[in-house]
Amino acid sequence: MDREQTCSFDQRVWRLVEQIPRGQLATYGQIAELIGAWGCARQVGWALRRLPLPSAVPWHRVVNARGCIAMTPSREGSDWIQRELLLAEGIPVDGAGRLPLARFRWQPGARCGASACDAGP
DNA sequence: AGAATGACGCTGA
DNA sequence: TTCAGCGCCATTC
Repeated sequence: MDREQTCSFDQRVWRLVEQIPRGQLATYGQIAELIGAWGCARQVGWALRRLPLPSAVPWHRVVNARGCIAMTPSREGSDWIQRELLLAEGIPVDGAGRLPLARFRWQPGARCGASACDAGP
C-alpha cells in the first residue's frame, strides 16, 4: 500500500476501468491487453478484488470473456452487487448472470457512429 | 526459495 | 449449445 505509484498494476487497471463509458462492458482480457499485460486476465481480476468498496471505479463493468458475472463465493455477494449496478446501467442481466456482451462491448477509441456499434445481423 | 492459489481465456468433446 | 480440462502469470503463504 505504500506504493502509490501510478506504475502499479492495480493502478493501471483501475485507471482503465474508470475510462469505461456508462452502459458499456469490458472483459478482463481486454483490460489486460490494454495495459500491456496480454494473457494476464487473471491479474486484472485480482486488481479488482483488491479494490476497496465503495470505489469510484466502475469495476462492475468488467466481466469475463464469456460475458457473465464471476459468481464466486470469494466475493461474499459483491457479485450480486455487480448485477444490480449493471441493471442500473441499462444492461440486462440474465438470471444466470450472463450479459449481452456482444452488444455492450467497450471499444476504446471507437466512436458511436462506428460500424461496430451493433453486431446485429 | 518453492508451492499453491485465482473476480480468466481458449480449445476440445 | 453447454461442460470440462489445460495454460498464462502475478500475488500470497
